[in-house]
Formats: sequence, C-alpha cells, structure tokens
Amino acid sequence: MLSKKTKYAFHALTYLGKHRDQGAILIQEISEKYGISHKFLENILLELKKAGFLGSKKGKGGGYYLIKAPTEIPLSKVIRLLDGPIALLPCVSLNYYEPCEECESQERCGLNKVMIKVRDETLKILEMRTLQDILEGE
Amino acid sequence: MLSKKTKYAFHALTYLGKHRDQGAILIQEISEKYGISHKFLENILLELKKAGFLGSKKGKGGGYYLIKAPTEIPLSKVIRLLDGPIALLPCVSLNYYEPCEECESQERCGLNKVMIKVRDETLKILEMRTLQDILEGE
DNA sequence: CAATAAGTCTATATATTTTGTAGGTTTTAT
DNA sequence: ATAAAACCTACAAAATATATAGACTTATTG
Repeated sequence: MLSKKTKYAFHALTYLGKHRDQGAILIQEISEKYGISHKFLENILLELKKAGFLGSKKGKGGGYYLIKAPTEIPLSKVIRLLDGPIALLPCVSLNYYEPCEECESQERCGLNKVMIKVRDETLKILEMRTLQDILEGE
Repeated sequence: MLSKKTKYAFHALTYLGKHRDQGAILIQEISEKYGISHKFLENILLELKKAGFLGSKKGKGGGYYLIKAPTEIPLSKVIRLLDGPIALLPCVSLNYYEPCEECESQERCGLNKVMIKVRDETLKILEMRTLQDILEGE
C-alpha cells in the first residue's frame, strides 16, 4: 500500500494539474480541498519541489505550480520519491538495493529470481502511467 | 515492500517445497537455515497452516509439511495472508476495501481509476506466479 | 505411564516507521 | 513597514512491524 504521504502527493499533483492556468496555488487551498493537515502537506510539496516536479513562489501571492507536463510525471517517480522502493524485496531493488542477510547466494535464490520478474513487470506499469492518466480520469 | 514476515513465509514455503519427500520438518531446522527467530517463525507457520497451505504434526517426530502442490500456491495469496492488501490504495482493494475520507466521489476520482488499472495488472502477475516458480529458480 | 519433544495459543514487549506538530526564518507584494 | 506566504529543522505522537514469554496440548518412546 502507498503511504498517506504518497497518496496526498498524488492529490496535490492532480489539483495543481487541473489548475495549471491559474498561476501559484496556496498550500492551504489544497489542504482544505482534501482535508490534509497544512503542515504535513507543506513537507510533501517541498519534496515534490526539490525533486523538480513543482515550482514555487514565496510571499504574498505565492504558492505552488507544476513545472513539468503531466505526461512527464510517471507514477513510479512519485512513489519512489515519497515511499521509497517499488520492488518487493531490498535484494531486487534497483534504487534501494540491499542484500538479504539470510541469503547465502543471491544467484541461487529462487525467491530473488521471481521477484526480479515481478519488479520488472510492475515497473512497466508504473513507469508507463503518468499524472496525465489521473487527470484524464477526473 | 514485503514485510519480513512475508519474506520469511516465502523462505519457509520454499524450504518445505524442496523437502516435500522428507515428511515433517522442524520449525527449528527452517529457523536455523535462514537465521529467523524460532518464535517468530512459529507464528508465521501457524498462519500458513490455518490458511491451508501447510499441515503439521505435534509431538516427537513432528513438524510442518506442504499440503498443497507448489503450483497451487500463488504469490498473491501468500502476500495477502501475511501483508494484507496488494492494491496501492484502500479504495481500490478487492479484499480490504475502504473508501477514502477525503474523496467526494470515487466515481469521479482519477487517482482511483488509475489505481484500479495498476491493481488489475499487478494482480495478473502475482496470481500467475507460484511457489513452483520460486522452486524452479533454486 | 512417565519423560520428552514438538506444535498451539494468547498476551505482551520492543523497535521502527509513519503521521502530524511547533515554531522560527526568509522572501515578496503592497 | 507590514503582512502573507513558502522554507526549514526538529520533535512528538500514533501506528505498525518485529520479536519474546510462558503456559498448554498432543504424540512418541522407553
């Protein structure tokens, strides 16, 4: 399951995507719309900004806005940013790899092999779908 | 990511699958092999038994053994048993459904629609692969 | 039939992660 | 100058995952 953080990130991105023509959007506007704590959402938006999805403007009249096209924001990137690995085991993670302590040999581990396949097929799905797909469903 | 519980469950199932012809296997044998706490593994094996994957025998000479063919144990069932939902959001879970509090209408939620598609494609993968696939990779 | 070996069960303790909060700092428009 | 808004760091609370304890039941064997 996705964490709330990631779910909220998707909500925020969706909202900003829908209102791309309206300039900077207040954190508060989004937090009220979805009933998310202002402060919690603040952290999330900041992460999305640092990752290059959002821009922001400080001071009066400030707020956040999308700086990437919705087609350029795959679900996989958002999930990895806020939740971490997509793979089901650390030993098959591309971005957060860690060997299993209990494993003598990764090469001779059937679980490892299956999970690599699961990872590859899952990634295909999550890399192919983007914020654009979410927006089209609203 | 899978919990350790689920990973350990896969290890145990794999071990029992490899030693199907050797009758009942001790918890201790498996826990030593993979460096899993005896008591922790105990709980896991009990759950697998209650779910109908394993049988057991008490007393001296007792232990656990597979009572299903490895082809009849899809990864999806093991994951659901020990980790819960496979879906990325509660509002698209088939087995653990819960509506989102922040959502006015699930029908008009783009996130919901995308996640249903992701769920369906993920499930295809996890339902199709079984313990047999793990065993073949060892 | 006593001793021992093993699984069963329920409850609790510990560790880790997730979720949420506090409060000050910086920037910008008016 | 003031107020509005994002930025930043640290911490607190809650939830979940991991691990442990100890008594109970069942089966084997000498």
